[in-house]
Amino acid sequence: MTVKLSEGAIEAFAKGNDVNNPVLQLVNIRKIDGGSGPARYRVMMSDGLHTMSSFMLSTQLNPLAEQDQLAPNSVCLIKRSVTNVLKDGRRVVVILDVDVVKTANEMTGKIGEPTPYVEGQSKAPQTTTTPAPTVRPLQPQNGKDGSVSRGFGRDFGKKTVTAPSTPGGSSKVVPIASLNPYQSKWTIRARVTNKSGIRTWSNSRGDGKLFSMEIVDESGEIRVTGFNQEVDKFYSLIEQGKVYYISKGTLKIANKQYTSLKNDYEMTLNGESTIIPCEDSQDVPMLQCDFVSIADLEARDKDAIVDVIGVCKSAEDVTRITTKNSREVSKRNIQLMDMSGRVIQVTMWGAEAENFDATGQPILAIKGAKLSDFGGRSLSTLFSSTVMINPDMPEAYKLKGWYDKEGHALDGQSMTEMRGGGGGGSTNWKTLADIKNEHLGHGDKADYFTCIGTIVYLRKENCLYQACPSKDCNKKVVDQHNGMYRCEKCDREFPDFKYRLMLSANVADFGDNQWVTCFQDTAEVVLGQNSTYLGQLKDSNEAAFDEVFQNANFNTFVFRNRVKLETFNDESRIKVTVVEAKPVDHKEYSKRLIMNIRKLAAQ
DNA sequence: CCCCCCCC
Repeated sequence: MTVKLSEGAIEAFAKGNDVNNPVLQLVNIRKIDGGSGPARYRVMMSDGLHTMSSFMLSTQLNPLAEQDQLAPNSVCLIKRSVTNVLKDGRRVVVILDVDVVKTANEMTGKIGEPTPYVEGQSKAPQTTTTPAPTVRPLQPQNGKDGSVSRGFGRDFGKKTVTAPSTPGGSSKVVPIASLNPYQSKWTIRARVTNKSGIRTWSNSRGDGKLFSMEIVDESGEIRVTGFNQEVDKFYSLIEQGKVYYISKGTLKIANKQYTSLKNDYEMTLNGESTIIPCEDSQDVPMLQCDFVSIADLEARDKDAIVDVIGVCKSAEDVTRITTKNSREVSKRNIQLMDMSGRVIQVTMWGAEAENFDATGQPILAIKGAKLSDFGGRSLSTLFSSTVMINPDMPEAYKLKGWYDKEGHALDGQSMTEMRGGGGGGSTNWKTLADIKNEHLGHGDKADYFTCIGTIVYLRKENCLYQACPSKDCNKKVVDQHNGMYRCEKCDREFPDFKYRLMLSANVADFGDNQWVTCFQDTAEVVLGQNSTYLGQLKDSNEAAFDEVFQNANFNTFVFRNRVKLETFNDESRIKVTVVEAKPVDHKEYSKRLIMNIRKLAAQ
C-alpha cells in the first residue's frame, strides 16, 4: 500500500505560503518542557523531499500523541494549521486539526530520502507567488542534535510571538478554537454568552478593576477578561447575547479551577484589542453546554465546575443569610431532577434567588455551577454561572417530554442528604441536658452538636498565654527573662510573642449548664475583643480588662461544639470544645421553636 | 493583573 506525500509542502510551509491539506509523514515527535500548563509536543514532518522540525501540536490534539496515534512513520493529513513567526524570524507551524491517514503500524518505514529543509536549497520546482520574507534556517545541518530541539522549545514556550498572518491587510476571521498564545494578529467573530459586572481588587500586587465575559462561536468558547483601561473602553459596549468582531488579545493558559469552559486558554484584552459589533449574526451559536447527568455528580470531585440541566421539582422560599464577612445575601434552594431519576439541591443567590419562580416546574439549565460535598452532593451557583429557565435547546425539550410522561411520577433519589428531619438543614441541635442523657462523646469518635447557650461564668485567670510569634505556630513560649521567648516546637528564641486565648466558660440553657473551652477565634467572639488588645489591657489597665469580662457575661450565642470523653488517671470526664460561636438569629430560632412545638402537638 | 462565589 503506497501513500503519496505532498512533495513541496515543507518548502511552502518554510516560506510562509498557504498549504492546502498536505499529507505528511511524521518523522519524530517529542514532548517539550513547557513548565506549567498542558504538555506541548514538537513534531518533525516529512513531505518525502524535506523534513522540518518546527511543527507544534495544538494542545487539544495532545491525546493523539499520548495514545500513540501520532508516532514516527504515521502519515497525517494536516487539515488546519497556523504559521507563526517568532520575533527572530523563525517560523512555527501549529497543527490545529489532523487526520491520521496511516498509523505507524500500517507503514513499513520512512517514505523517500528526505533531508532537512534549508532555505535556498529547493529540491523541487516551486511556484511561489508571494516573496518569502527572510527566514533563518530552522534547523542546522546537525539536525539530530537534541540540544537544538530543547533550545527551540525553551524559546517557544516563553517568548511573546508576533504573527503578521495577513501582511498588508486586515486579519481574517478565525475560529476561537484556533487561538493560541503564539499568534496575536487575528479576528474572531463571537457571541457574548455571559458578561460579568465590574469588580475591583486590591492586593499586594496592586489594585485595579476588571470585568470578564464568555464568548462562543461555532468552533468553541473562551473566557475574556478586560482590566482597567479596557474596562473603560469596552465594558459599556458589550451586551450579553450580542455578536462582536474581536481582534487581538493576549492568550494565556486557563486555570480550570475557575471555569467549565472548554478551552485550554483564556484571553486578556490589551491596548491593541478592538471590539466591533456584528449586526448579521444569526449563524453564531448561543451557548455551549456540556451537561453532566445528575447521577454522575456522585463521582465528580468537590469544587468541580459543571453544567447541569434538570426539572425544578420544588423550591424552598427565599431566605436571608449573613455570611462570615457579615454581609447579608438572599438564598434559595431548589431541587433539580433529570432523566437519571436523581435529584440534587441547587442553591441560588442574590437577585437570582429572589426573582426565581418555580411555578409550573420549569426546566433549568445551569452552565458553570459549583459542586459541593455538603449533604453528600449539592450544587451552588456562582457569579460566573449562567442560569437559563426553560431554555430553547434540544436537551430541554427532551427532558420536558420525559418529565411530563413519566418523570413527574418519580420521587427521585436525592444526592443531597437532609438530616434533622422537618424542613431540611443538617444541624444537630441538642440541649445541654442531652449531652448527659444521650451520652454524647462516649463513642470512638467525637460527637458534634449545636446548642443555644448563655455565658454564666468566664474564667479570667490564665485565659491569655504568650504564644510563638511565627505564623501557624501557636505553641506557648517560655519567658527567658532576658527579653527573649523560647518556642520548644520551633526550637528558636524570639524577641517577642503574640497573645492567644484559651478560655474556660460556663454555659447554661434552660435545663442545665456545662463547662466548655473556647480557643482563639471562638474566645474572641465570646469576649467581643481580639487577643492582642486584651493582652495590652491586661498589662496596662486591669480595670478595663475586667470590664471586658463583665460585659461578656450573660450574652447568648449559638455554639457548635465538639464533645469527647477524656480519661485521666482512671477518671473520665466529658470535654466540650466550642468550634464555632455566633450570635443568635432570632427569626431562625423562633421558626425552629414553632416547628418543635408543632411536632410536639402532633404527637 | 482576577479567581470574590456566601449558609447550613
